[in-house]
Amino acid sequence: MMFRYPLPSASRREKSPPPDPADLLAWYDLNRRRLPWRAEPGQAPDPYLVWVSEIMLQQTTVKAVGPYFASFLAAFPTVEALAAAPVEEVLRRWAGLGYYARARNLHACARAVTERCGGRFPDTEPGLRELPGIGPYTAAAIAAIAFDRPAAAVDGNVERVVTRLFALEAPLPAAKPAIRALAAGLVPSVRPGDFAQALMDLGATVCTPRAPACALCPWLAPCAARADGTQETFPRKAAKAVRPLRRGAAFWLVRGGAEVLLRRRPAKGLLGGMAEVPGTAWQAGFDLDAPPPATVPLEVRLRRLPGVVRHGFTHFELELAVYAGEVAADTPAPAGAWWQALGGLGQAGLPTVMRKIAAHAGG
DNA sequence: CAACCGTGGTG
DNA sequence: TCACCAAGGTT
Repeated sequence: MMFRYPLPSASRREKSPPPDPADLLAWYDLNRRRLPWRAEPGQAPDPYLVWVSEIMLQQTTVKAVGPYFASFLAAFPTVEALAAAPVEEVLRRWAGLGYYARARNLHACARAVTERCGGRFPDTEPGLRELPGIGPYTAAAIAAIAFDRPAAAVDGNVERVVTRLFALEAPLPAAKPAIRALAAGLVPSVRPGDFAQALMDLGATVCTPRAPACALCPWLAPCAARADGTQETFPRKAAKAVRPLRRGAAFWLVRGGAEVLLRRRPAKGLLGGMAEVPGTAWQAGFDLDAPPPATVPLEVRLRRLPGVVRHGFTHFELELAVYAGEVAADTPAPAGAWWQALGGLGQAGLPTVMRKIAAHAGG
């Protein structure tokens, strides 16, 4: 299957013949990855599995998603089951995977699909785009993969492949519209769903960020960056800002030697809706060695544990001093908090920074 | 448009 | 070690 391109000059065409989607599809047929959410050749994909996997895979590696996907599907085998669950249960299953707005939006999306769409996902990009948590990339990916629509699903892999293929000098993120247009021009009318997955597999396994395996690439001949030997310099990007440092204190409050005090964070913002141990705000000017602030929700003598807990978030670094205290077994939990059995802490759904605090305190 | 939003792996 | 990165979306 050949495709037309807008008037390449004769000399340019000799250097770089246009990329042929058929070459990529032939490579895909021999080299496709087998993934738990991906249909086998000839099998119909399940839109629910495609959707859950696409949300989990946002800014997250296939390896990290694997166990979460299995656990999630066991707990919520259908979109109706997910919609019927309380959001706290969904967040608990998501704990440790990060970007928790994805889990809140996933739950809201399940309810929208169940209540507004009769339990069936829209099969077009515009229809999918209206649902919470589904942006331009994910709408195109679901339309292509689950419904075999000729949509251009442009993720980080595709941005890298396309900018190398055309040696696109414009830096991200300003170059996104140009990349999208170039990618859309590649999408074939036959097997568009396989093409979308092939492009991502190529980026993930051959056209990698560092040391791409150009010798194995089905688009070696048409790649403009490879012709120049500059493939590793694409995509061009603006330098990222340094992450500032914030500090705070966390309180590890144990009742009767068997339970620890937890509370739930506000529904939106950082770690929104997740469980946490009580603590101070995280601020740039916080003094780790100052006496603990009077924000402890109980009357208890606190002792500073040696060392600090460090954790990196997307846009700041965090250092926490941990203070431990013990109260009597009949002490009631303050409003909005609860006593969590230390033996069941692993199932409590703590985000990673809170797991680090627990480990630091010996919990 | 730019800031915000997690985490684990990697060279 | 540490900067960069991974199937982005929302505000």
